[in-house]
Amino acid sequence: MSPRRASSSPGASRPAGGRGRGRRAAGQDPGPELRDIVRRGVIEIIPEEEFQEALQSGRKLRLKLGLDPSKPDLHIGHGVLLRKLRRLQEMGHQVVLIVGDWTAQIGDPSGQSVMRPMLTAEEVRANAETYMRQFFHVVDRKRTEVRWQSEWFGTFTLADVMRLAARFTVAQMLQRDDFRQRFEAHQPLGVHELLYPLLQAYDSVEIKADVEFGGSDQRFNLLVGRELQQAMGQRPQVCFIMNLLVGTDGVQKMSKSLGNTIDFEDPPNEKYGKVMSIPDSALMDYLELATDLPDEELAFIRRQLVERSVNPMEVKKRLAREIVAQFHGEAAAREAEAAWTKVYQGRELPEEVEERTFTAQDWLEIQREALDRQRRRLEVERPGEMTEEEAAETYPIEFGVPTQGIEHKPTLTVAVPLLLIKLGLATSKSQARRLIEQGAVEIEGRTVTGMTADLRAGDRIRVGKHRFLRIVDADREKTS
RNA sequence: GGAGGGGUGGGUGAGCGGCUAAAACCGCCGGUCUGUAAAAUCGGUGCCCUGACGGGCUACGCAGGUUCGAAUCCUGCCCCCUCCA
Repeated sequence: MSPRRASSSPGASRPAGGRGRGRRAAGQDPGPELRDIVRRGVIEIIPEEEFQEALQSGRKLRLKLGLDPSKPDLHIGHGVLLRKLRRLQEMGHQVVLIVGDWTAQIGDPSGQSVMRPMLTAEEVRANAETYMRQFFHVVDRKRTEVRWQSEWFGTFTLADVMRLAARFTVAQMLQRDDFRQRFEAHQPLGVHELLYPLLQAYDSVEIKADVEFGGSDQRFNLLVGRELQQAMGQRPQVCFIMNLLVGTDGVQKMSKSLGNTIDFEDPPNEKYGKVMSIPDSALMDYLELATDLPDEELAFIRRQLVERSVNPMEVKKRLAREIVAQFHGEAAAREAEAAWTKVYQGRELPEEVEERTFTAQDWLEIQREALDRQRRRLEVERPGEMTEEEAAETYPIEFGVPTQGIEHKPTLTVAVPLLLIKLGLATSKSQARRLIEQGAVEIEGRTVTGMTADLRAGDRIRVGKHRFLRIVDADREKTS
């Protein structure tokens, strides 16, 4: 089908997309556009009629999204929400981003079964910076108001807290699933944690939110906000609850702590590869939530998959292209696809590999380790009988002048375990050794069979299926 | 304040004087096969030395102690949970 333009091109303020989006003024009949907004990826809008009315009232709605800067990176799971906000912005509405700097220091346990650690103010601030930079890859900065929780909680007094807390009962708080489960399972549940939904709710009051967005794990918190606004004489917000995208494991929700994310800032090739690694069972979810392919097309693809008239791999490639293009453009998507195909289907070494610079010192160390090893061996086999020639052979380097040896011997014998550690491809020599024993390590396509191997600057190292690095020489880089 | 239960490797959870670097399951990492993924299958999964055989060092909340020997017994401390008040 027609490869649509990336729908959320980063940065660029984009006028209406190809389908007349954004031109429909609020107040007109709900066309397919609106249906898409209230259906696609949406679990529930509470109450939906109120949302429809609000959209059609012509009012500029204040759309709240709170992000907890407890983890620095946004991933495409967040992207689902952000793209929805973007659509609504294009209809003229206002996004209010709440930086949860205060609650981040409490540690929201949503969906977790244990307490999260509290963060320091500095950590939170640093994370928030990163967050915002990534946030505006998708959401239009010009129609976004950024508010920090500390603006209002910074001056909160104990009396304010008590007043706020007094509006709710413990029983009410225990309606939240994860709270109740932990409570009933007799797992620790901090009193401060019970306050979290209240604080989040108070944000809504403070900024007079019309709609608050969140994943399904946020349902309770959003509802508390609605209640609190009402109790304080405000028009209660609509709760806009979206599906959570599953992670690359295809089972659990996408989440940093589960290590199954596709991050905004993953480079194109990595994004592409991660998408290709999701299980087929998650394909439709991704297409629906993480792309803007029109519904008709989704239906078509779904049918093809069911009928097995298409190889899921091809669909997945399409998905991977879409996702990469959203962040890096069509060209990057095509390149990523070419690279992936070559490496994983053609089983070739990739041309472009992340590079790691080795200093003369690094070279020396991995070489020396190999030579020491050799020498020890000789001594064990023929104690005290090493010839001068052999001795020279095993110590060809002037240790004081490390580069000398390298220049004279472009191909070096090096200790692979240490090499892998230096490259970050293994965390210990034991681990490195195991990888080698299991035949998981290759240098320029040659499987490493021993603990030492020949290496030269510019070689590509592969560990397992997915990890590649190229070694470049620091000195050479400087001179050339 | 009182009574009782418990803290083991990434997780769940066995072990309760030597056979335990610590079962089992999950997770994770590799190999093979599928030339997407999954599934299947085989192997690995504290650190250090070794091509290998093997050897050494740390480890069962913390600190001491009893023993030839302790995750396992004793003492103190810290933390968690339950019930009662």
